[in-house]
Amino acid sequence: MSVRERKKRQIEERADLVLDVARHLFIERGFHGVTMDRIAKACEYSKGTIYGHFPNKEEVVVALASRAVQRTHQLFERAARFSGRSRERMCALGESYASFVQNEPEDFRFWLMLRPDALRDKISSERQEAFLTGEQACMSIVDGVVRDALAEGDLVLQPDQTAGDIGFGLWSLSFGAYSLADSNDFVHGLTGSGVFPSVRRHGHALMDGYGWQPLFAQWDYASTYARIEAEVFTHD
Amino acid sequence: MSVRERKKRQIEERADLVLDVARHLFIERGFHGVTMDRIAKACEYSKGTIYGHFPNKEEVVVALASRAVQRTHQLFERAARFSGRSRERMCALGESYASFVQNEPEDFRFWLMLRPDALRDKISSERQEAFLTGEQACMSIVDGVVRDALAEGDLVLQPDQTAGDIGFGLWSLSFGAYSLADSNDFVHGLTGSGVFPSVRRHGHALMDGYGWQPLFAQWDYASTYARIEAEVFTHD
DNA sequence: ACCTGAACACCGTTCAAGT
DNA sequence: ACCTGAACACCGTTCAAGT
Repeated sequence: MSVRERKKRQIEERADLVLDVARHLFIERGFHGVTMDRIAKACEYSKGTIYGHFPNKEEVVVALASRAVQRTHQLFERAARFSGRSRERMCALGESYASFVQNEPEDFRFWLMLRPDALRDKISSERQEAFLTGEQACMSIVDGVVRDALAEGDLVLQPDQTAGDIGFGLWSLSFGAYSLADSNDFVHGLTGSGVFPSVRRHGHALMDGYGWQPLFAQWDYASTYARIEAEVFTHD
Repeated sequence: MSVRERKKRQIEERADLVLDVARHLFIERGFHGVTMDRIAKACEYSKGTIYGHFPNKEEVVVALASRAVQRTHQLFERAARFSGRSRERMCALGESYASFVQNEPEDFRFWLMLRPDALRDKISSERQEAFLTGEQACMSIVDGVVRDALAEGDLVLQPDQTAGDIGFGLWSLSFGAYSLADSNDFVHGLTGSGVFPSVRRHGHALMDGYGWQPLFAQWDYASTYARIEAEVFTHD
């Protein structure tokens, strides 16, 4: 069976090659500027081969978005291992998300490129699932930190509130801010000091609002951010 | 000139008719399920006539999104006249946004349908401007309430923070939450009690976090919401 | 068993001809 | 001056023929 396995691996590698090539083309020319023909040409494969991997153009985008989600998941896993109080770990997650958006903005954009109705209409349920479960995996890391906070007594839920709800709030805030900033240039003017410091501030205001200990004013978060920079973002 | 003016008005009315028809088609069949041909047929005009109004399909969507933005703007204008403390007026804005998303979800979806790169690539700058200035107009109402809060001493900015930044945070939170809820079904499970109560809670946590007076615990916001319901959403 | 690219079908878009 | 719809072009998708 080793021949068959090698073949299988080669095919998977080719799918990755197609994605790499497509990624560059989409970044250069946008969704409308890329044709399946052009992707095939740039890969030096025929259109039929491309269609063997991806039944349509939207699926190429979902696959790229799934990659972006997986990348975020990696970053989150590393950030969640940051040592410190629960709220510091949540800061580390926030910084990871921010660094992803800031350093790999094109990949974040694939996330935004997915038109909601495309998911419903054109995408095979397998690849759709891959994308959505990836998002859920990210959320469950966030959720884990919230649960730690509850367990450690740093956070107390309001009546009617679930643990997942706290994560949802922080996620909405970040995703909404980055998503708006991507399409509305005037946002940069609104924030004064830029979108990333703004999201940090709002994140802390939200956590303060829920009484997540230690409160912003009662802790040296500047040091926390310095530690995050050193421990999470510095590679050996 | 009255003949020319009548003609002009008729043409504008026809553009509105096209939008009404297109709106129904898009709601029924999604972006991909609608062709310019079908729009033309459904309007009982020729394709050429449709193209006279809208140079391409994306522009039809932007026009519908612009309508949605204008509708939001209307709701905001009414809500901003709500009498009470600055934070209560901000609640009224939040409720207006929520009621728009909840009661006219299809129109909110046109807002989400706009692929960021479509704006850049295919849309004439005039119609693009119409959409973006509409968004800005909504934001400037939010901004006005924030400035009132500052003027009335209910809110104090943090160092480095602008008035616009507060509005941006609340907007990001709401937009992000509604946008995520639209595409990710599992969000409804996370929030426990539903997206709208969740956004309300998070909005208050954010405002509490900034110390926007009166704090959630120090005021009877249940009455505020009852008043908003009665005064803002009940038409005579 | 896998790959190719010519051929097809479907729209978005235009414009010569009609009123 | 305005409207029409046949014609065009482009691209997403398929599949018979090739290796």
